Amino acid sequence: MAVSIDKERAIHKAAIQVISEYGFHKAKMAKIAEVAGVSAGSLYTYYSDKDHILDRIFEMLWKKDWAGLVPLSERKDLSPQEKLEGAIDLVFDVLTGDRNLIIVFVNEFNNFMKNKEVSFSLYYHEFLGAFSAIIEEGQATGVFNPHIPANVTCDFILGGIRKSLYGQVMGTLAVDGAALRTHIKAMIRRGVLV
Amino acid sequence: MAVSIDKERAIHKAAIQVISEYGFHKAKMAKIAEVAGVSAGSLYTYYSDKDHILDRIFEMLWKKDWAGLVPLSERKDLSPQEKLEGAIDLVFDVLTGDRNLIIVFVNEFNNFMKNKEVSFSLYYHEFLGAFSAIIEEGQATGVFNPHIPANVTCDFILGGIRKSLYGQVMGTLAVDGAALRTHIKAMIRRGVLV
DNA sequence: CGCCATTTTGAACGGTTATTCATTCACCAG
DNA sequence: CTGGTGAATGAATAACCGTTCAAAATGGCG
Repeated sequence: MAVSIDKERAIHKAAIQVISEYGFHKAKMAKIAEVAGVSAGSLYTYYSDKDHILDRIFEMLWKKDWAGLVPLSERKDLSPQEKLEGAIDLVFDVLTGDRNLIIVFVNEFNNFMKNKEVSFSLYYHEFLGAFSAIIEEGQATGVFNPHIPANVTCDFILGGIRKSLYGQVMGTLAVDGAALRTHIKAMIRRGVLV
Repeated sequence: MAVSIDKERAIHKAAIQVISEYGFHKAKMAKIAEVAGVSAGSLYTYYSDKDHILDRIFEMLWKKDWAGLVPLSERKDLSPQEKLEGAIDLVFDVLTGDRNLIIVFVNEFNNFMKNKEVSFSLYYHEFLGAFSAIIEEGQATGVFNPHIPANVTCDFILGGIRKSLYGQVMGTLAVDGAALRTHIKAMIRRGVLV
């Protein structure tokens, strides 16, 4: 009897759903198993423990879904503005596919990184580095405001996107994903002033 | 023997410290008691349970510290730009006073609001309403971009501030609080483009 | 068809920790 | 000084839930 990749994916998906509903701490292994359609014991065939499940969820995001930012940042055929727009699209594309994933990411990511070794650390920092590099390139070529440190610009943009996306999935914004994306891009480019 | 307001404050402060270090779930009541200089049992003289401690921390923020936004938003002697700047200052002033409070707020607030009645719900929504009102006033008077829904602008700004402040206290930004505030204000007004 | 390796199962286990409460202690009014 | 009220203590409790593991099920292979 061989391990089943389908079962692993079912657990992965069930975990995202259950964690998004209850939060990581209150998400019970038994519930994840139930939603995935396996027994509680089977979780441990595919994951070593509860932390491992969440680690994999984030690893998939950073290592697979968002790793595309590094090559994007290095392209010679795009302007910094185009790269920045591409970066925003990348963030949106990955997250807008799964409402539950947004909730898990927003609520659990910071806490999960706290006082712990995580498997995706390298990819996470590469992503941040690539984002910063785009901003710095834009500053060097005179299209982005050079007075704001690139790090600060990055954090502000990513934090703004994160919270807006969360508001959108929680239903407090009354806009759809596509409209939100357009608004956010406008806000990032030009700010609030007309 | 009367209850001691000093002891309650000591517990409040200790809880912020311990929760910021370990996260709410891993913050032990025994540790909070130890840091506060009281016994574990005494926590229950001042708070009904663990949730109650965190509820009070957030209640203080929204009911006391940030309630000032409502009168600010209603002032007739300030322009929308001045009000927006005042709002940003208010957020910064409250949070920059306590590094641990920033960490608790960023990491625990969303999760704590999930599937639960909280005591500060009213003040929280009044704050958001006042922030939106400032944006809407600016849109009505033609100084703020009217194409972006005020809600979206609010969430984006607050999310951006939150993540930047967190980056600053975590030491990933290499700017001090005052410089960060200036940069954030510039970013909000004009965006990344020069 | 049977054998064996591997997975699946779920009841039982055990570690953790929020909470309780009998007892002790501190304060103050009379 | 003293008695009574109510806070402080911290060891004991009890519930919760992640994890284990012995037994059963599965499925591929010779």
